[in-house]
Amino acid sequence: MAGEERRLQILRVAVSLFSQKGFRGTTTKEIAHMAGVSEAMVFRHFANKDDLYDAILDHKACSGDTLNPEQIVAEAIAQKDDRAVFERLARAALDHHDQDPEFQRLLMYSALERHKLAEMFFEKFVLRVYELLGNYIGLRQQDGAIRKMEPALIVRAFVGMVIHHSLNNNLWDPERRLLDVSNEDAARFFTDILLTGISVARP
Amino acid sequence: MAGEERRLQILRVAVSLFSQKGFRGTTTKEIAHMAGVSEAMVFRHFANKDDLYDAILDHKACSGDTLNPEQIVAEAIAQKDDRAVFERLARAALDHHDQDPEFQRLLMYSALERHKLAEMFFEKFVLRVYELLGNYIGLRQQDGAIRKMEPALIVRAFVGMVIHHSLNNNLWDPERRLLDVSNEDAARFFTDILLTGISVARP
DNA sequence: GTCTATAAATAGATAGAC
DNA sequence: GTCTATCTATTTATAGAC
Repeated sequence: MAGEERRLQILRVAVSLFSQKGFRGTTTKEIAHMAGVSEAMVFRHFANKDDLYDAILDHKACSGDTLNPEQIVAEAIAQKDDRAVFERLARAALDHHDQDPEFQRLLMYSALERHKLAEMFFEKFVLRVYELLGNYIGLRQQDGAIRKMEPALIVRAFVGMVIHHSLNNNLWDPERRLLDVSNEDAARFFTDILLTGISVARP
Repeated sequence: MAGEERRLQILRVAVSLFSQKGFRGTTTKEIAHMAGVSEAMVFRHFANKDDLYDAILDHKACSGDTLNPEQIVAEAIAQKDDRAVFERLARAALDHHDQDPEFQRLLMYSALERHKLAEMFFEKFVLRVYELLGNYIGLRQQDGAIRKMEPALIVRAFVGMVIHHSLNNNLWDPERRLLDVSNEDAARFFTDILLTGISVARP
């Protein structure tokens, strides 16, 4: 197998194992075995085990498989369609995590293990969502459409519903003992709760 | 030091280290060192490293430092004081995690590492909260006070806001870069959003 | 109850042949 | 590019003295 190809393959195996058992819970031997190569091959492509984790960060940071929040809600924001802004973001997040549950586990591990992957995600994604939604909410408050409340707290409430739901689905309760609902329904429901909760004009 | 006393001390050190670095990330040597004893002492009190983790489970299961949801909301439920039901539960959860942030980390690690501590917590606490609040919501729906919606989804939304908030405070964003708000205010805010969002009678 | 010493297994990492 | 063999440090766990 060619150099770059093999490197990427090993990296993917590492992502999978780190997401299942964490960085410290995964051995280089396991990675090698699962990739169908010897340990020496792993260390040929990556200087050491830490470098493997860092390479995951670089790969995730560069590759386009991270959600782009601005893009998802741009149209809805332009039209001041509150429902669409929140519902689309929720739907995108839930679908994304369902489709790539590994990443959510990897992210949780990296936060607990204090790896800079979590920090990167926080900077490159979480902060942006808070800014994006926070600004939009501020705007709608000036319009008189949303009650005067701390925008960041509104974002926290909404993100909380959505992320906690997907964390339940993928980590705590994959058998859906507590609750089994489609992403479409969940996104609509959370949006409904939030908008009714923060709206000025109520029926 | 007497047997039981030492045992408990080692256990507490283990909780602290496991919560910081996870089970696999913690060595028995570290535990011994932090407890100020030799490794042999650790293995005198606990058959092996796994047994140490299991002992934490037993200790947490028996000790009274787990939140008792029924007790917290009993009075408010009897009085059908919706606001108090949710606000008190939120406040108790937020305060509890602030006061014992170790436990939240330990729990997250145990969920990722698929240790039965997480399962126990799910059974003994999460299921009970869903049942307790779900039943109450069903009752209030019959009263015509709450809109007809899936109760479990309402609980999910509320628990999501609260847990995600404390997870942010203690794990993701301890410096409160995104949001700095007292537990009292947060609990009131989340309750307000929820109740306004699900209420039939609106001002 | 506590320690030192040590065994046995596993971890990360390298050397050198092909 | 790939492997086998190997090195060294660490990790879990035990033995036996005090």
